Amino acid sequence: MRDRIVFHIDANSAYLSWEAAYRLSHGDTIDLREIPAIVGGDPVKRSGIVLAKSIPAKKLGIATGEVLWKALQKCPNLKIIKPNYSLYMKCSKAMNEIISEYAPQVQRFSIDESFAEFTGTNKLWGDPVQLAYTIKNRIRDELGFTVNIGVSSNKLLAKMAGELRKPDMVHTLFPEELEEKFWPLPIGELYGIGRATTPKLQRQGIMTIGDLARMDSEFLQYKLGKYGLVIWKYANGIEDSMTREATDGIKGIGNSSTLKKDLDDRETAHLFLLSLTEMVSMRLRDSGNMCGLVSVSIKYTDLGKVSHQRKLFYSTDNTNEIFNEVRRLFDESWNNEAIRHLGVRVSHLSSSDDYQLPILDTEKFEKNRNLDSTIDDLRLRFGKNSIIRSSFLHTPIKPVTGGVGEDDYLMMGSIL
DNA sequence: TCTGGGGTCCTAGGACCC
DNA sequence: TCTGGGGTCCTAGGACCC
Repeated sequence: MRDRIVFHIDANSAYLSWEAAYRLSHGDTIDLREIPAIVGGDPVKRSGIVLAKSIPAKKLGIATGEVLWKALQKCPNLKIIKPNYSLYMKCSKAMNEIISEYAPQVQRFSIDESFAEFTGTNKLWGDPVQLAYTIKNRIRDELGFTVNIGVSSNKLLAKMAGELRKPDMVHTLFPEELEEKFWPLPIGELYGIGRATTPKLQRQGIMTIGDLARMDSEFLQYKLGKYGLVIWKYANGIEDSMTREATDGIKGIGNSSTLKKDLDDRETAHLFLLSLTEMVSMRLRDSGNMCGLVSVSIKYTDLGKVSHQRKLFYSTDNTNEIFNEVRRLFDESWNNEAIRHLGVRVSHLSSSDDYQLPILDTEKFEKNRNLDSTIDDLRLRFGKNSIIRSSFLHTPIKPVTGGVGEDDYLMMGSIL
């Protein structure tokens, strides 16, 4: 018997599989998974990248994150599907409902990945690997898409196990299997090691996860700080974070968007920031939080980035107050060059139950709060464009920007 | 026609206080 | 009189994840 049993469940090519399953169940005869197909953005809006690809598309050299026109060069008759996030949220929910029938504790890690804790369920469900097959097959047969399930004694190893071979597979990666299954993998495949760290480690002669595992941990800590010790532990399969319910722990809320056209006048920038702020503050209120910090980010045409943030004197969830800060932050940081992308983000969240009236201007603040909640209600019931600020009339800027595609934004919280 | 959008965590340096 | 050292808070930016 093992101390701990954790599963990592990961939908294979999630967006594409979900589109395929949905379309087949609605009378389509072509399975998107069997032709060169991708789910991707809109090149006209300059947000055209590959979000998910079929295996035939992968075989033609198409990669996730690649710009659409490049993917089209590799495959001119590539089938391109626009993302439909509300469908994906439903699929994600259905997948997690099946998992929750078995697991006492489920942690949603992203829209298409979850951890499930099975520690102490041996009497109830028997052999964990058999159970993993049961769950995997039920998702496939009942929902029409496949998942990989990784089984191990902590979250890191369960996740790495799930990555081993895809699709539609169950893998274990227990500590006694590290040498055989884990250590031969290239260093860049380790969770936590990305584009910047891979070449750094390679220059030290660390090419595989095993090379990293065998390094002196103090040397790594000296070279890379705290992070050096973390990745050394990962390489040795050491990780002890708990599987926690995802309800708590949101740290910040932000929306950002690339503009259809580069922009160089302050007024339009302000308007765009207002439309982002509308979405961010609506999501903030929906989450039941107030924010104590506001930040603005600017990406210029040459892709140079700046960000500017400021702590507030008191927390707020009011659109106008947040926007006043956003506008100030923008004005302080903009260098008058052409802007490609703008972002608004709030953090230092605290529960709005603890809301306290400011000492001054009590009446004005109460009025603002009531106005916000009325607008939120209308937008939730009738769509986000049902009520808009007059400043957006006769402008090309959409009154509410951020979140998911052109559809009315569906609150994550009310769907997941 | 270069390179989306949503997050989290860590670090470094400056300000400020004692 | 020429300036130590620790602690904390704040901001900017980088790295990573999906």
